[in-house]
Amino acid sequence: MSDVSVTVVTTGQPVERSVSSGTKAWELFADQPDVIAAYVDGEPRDLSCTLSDKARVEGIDIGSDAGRDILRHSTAHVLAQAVQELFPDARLGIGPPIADGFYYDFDVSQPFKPDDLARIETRMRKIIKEGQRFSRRSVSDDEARAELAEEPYKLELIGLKGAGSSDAAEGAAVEVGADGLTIYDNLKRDGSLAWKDLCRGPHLPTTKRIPAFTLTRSAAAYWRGSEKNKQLQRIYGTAWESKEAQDAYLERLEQAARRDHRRLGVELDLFSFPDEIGSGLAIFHPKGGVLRKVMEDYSRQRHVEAGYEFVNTPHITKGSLFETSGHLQWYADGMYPPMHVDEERDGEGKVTRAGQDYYLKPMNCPFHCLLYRSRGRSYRELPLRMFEFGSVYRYEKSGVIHGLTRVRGMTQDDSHIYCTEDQLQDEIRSLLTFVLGLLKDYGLDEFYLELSTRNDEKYVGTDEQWEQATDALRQAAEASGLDLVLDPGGAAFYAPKISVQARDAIGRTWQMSTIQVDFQSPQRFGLEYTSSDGSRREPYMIHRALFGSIERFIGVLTEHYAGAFPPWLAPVQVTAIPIAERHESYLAKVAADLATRGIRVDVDRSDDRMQKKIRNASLQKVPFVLIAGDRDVDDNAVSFRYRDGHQDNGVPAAEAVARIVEAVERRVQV
RNA sequence: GCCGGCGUGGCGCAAUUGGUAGCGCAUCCGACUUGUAAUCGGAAGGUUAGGGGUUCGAGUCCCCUCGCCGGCUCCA
Repeated sequence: MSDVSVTVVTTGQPVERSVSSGTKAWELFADQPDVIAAYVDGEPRDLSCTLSDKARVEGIDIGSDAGRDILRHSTAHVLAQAVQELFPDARLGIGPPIADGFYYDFDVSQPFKPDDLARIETRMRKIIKEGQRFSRRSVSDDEARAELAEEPYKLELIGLKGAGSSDAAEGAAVEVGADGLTIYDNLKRDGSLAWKDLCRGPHLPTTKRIPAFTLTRSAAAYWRGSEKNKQLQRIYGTAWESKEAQDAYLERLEQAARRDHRRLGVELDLFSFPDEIGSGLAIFHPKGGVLRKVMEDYSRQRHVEAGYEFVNTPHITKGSLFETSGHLQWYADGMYPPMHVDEERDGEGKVTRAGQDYYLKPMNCPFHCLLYRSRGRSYRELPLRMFEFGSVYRYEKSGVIHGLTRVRGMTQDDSHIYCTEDQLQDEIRSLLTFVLGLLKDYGLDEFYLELSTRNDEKYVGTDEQWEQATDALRQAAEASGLDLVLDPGGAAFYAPKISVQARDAIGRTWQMSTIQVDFQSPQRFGLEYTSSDGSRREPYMIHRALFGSIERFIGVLTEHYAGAFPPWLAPVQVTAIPIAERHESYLAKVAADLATRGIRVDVDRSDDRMQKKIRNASLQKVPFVLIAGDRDVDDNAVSFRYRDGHQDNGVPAAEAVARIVEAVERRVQV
C-alpha cells in the first residue's frame, strides 16, 4: 500500500504527514472528538471522505460556526426522517441551518399541532440513539429523479440546479450544490437504509453526534419564499455542541424576552395599544410621553443647528396628491381606504354633486413638494431643508403589526432636502455624519450601511437617473468608512436608498435611518429653481428620516437599554426615598432644588416601607435613587443608590444635585 | 393577507370528565414609621374579548367577528 502525503492544519499550524493510501479524514482526527467534518482543500467534507495525495486537511470543530451549521443541518435531516416516519404522506421541502438553529419544510395535509412536535422530538431522540450513519453517494440527475420520484419539491430543485442559485429558494443551496447531485443515506447499525435525502452535505458522521437539540415551533412558510406558491409547514429547531451551549442559548432568548419593548411598555407604564382604537395604534402614557418629548426636543435642537426649516402639513389630503406622487398607483393596498365626502344625491339616489376622496397620508414628501412649489425658488436658497415630525398612517397587513416597531400610525422625523446637482454629494455626506452623530447621542454606536438598489419590476424613471442616484449614495456610503452591504432590488419605486443599520446591546441589528435620492418627485411635481444664469432647473430631492419613526425608535431604544434608559431619557430621573416619614420634608427640599434645575424627580411619600420603595424604584429602573435618614439630614447629605445596587452614602446635597444635573446634561449612561 | 396557537378583574396566573369564577400583585381604607429589592389587617374590583349556537346547565364544546402571540409574505 503506497503512502500519500497530506497537510494537516490544527490551530493554524500546517503539519505535513504521510499516511497510507485510502486513509479517511476521520483517521487524522481520531483523538479529537470535537472534530465532526473537515475542510479538504478548502471544501467542507465528511470525515468519511478518502484523502488524496497533497490534500490539505483542516478539522471542523462542532463548536465552530461551520461545525454548528453542519450539526444543525444534520439535525434537520433527523427531523425530516422522524416526520416521514410519523407522517408517511409528508413531502419534503428544504431544511437548511439558520442562525442559532435549523428548520425543515414539509407538505402535509394537516398542519402540525403542538402535540405533534413533542411526538416528533421523541422520535428524533430515538433516531439519534440508534447512531445512524450519514452516508454520501453521488447520483446522476436521472438517478436522483428516479429515486426521488415521490418528492415533487426535490424534483423541482433538481430542475433548478442549472438555473443559478438566485432562482432557487433561499436555503436550497444546502440541498443542491453547483456540482453533481449527492444523496445522503441514513444507515442503521446493520447497514440497512433508514432514510435518505437529496443533499450536498457534509454531515456529522452519525446521528449520535448530536449532543443537544430541541424543536422550538412550527409555522407555515411559502414554498421558495413566494406568496404565489403553496404554504408548507415549517418546523424550527435549535441544536448545539453541548447541553450547556444550548442552555446558554435558551437563557439568551429569555433575556431578550425580558427586554421586549411590548412587555416593558406595560411594566414601565410607557404606552399601550387599546383594542378599542385599533390594531397598530399606540397611545403614549405620561411616562412614555416624557420620553417621546425629550427625544423630539433634542432632535429639534439638532435640526435647528443643522440648518433645517420647520414645516407642518395636514394628516389628510385629496387623492389627487398621491396620484401625482405615484403612491396611489404603487401602494394603494398599503393605504387606509379613502373617506368619500361632499357627495350629494337627490331623492332617487342619483348623484347631484360629485364627491371627493380624501386619504390619510402614508408619506409626507408630496406635501413638502407642494411647499417647495408654493413660490418661485432661487438657487440661492438651496439646499432647502424642510423638517417635520409628520404623522403618517399605513394600512399594514394584519399579520405584520408588531408592538411599536411595525404600526399603522406613526410619526416620522421626516425631512426633504432640495438641492442642486453640485450640492448633492456634499449634502449626502454631511447627512450621514449628522445621522450617525445623532444616533450616537441616543446611545447607539455600532453601525453598518445598506445600499438598496432598483427593483426591476417596480420602478419609475430612466436607467441614467437610477444610476446617478445610486452612485451618489454609494460614493457617500463608501466615504463614511462603514461597512456597506448591498440589498439588490430593495429600493422604493422612486429612489434608491442607504439605510443605517444599528446594532443594539445584545447584538441584534435594526434598520434605523434611511436616506434616498429621488429624481422622480421633483419631476412629477414640476419643481424648479432659477439658477444663477437665469435658467430654470429641476432640483434634486433627498428623503431622509433618522429615527425612522419615533414610535419605532422608542421601541428599539427600550430594548437596547432593557428599559434602563440613561438619565437624560429616563421618564423619572430621580426617586427620593425617606427612611421614615420625618425625613420627607428634607428630601422635598432637595427634590425642589433638582426640579428647578429641570430634573424629573419624585419623592416617594407612600406609606410603604422604605425597602419596598427601593424595590419599586428598582423595578421602574429609575437611574438615581436618593435616600435620606437621620444621618443624612444631620449632615445635609443624601445617599445614592444606583440601578446596579451600588451605594454612595453621605454625599453632600449640593454635590448630589450637581452630579445628577451633569449626568443628564452629558447624556451619559449610569 | 396566509398557517398555527391564544384571549379569565389594571398586571401575572388558578378553576378535576361542561355543574354556582378563585389567588397574588396593583388599587382604596386602617394600623405601623423601620438605613438599602415585598409590614400587617380589611375593602372594593370580572355579563370569563364581543356575538350566535349546542345543553337542564358553557370560562370549558361548535360557528362568526375582534384582538394578541409565533412564523411566512410584505414594509413607500
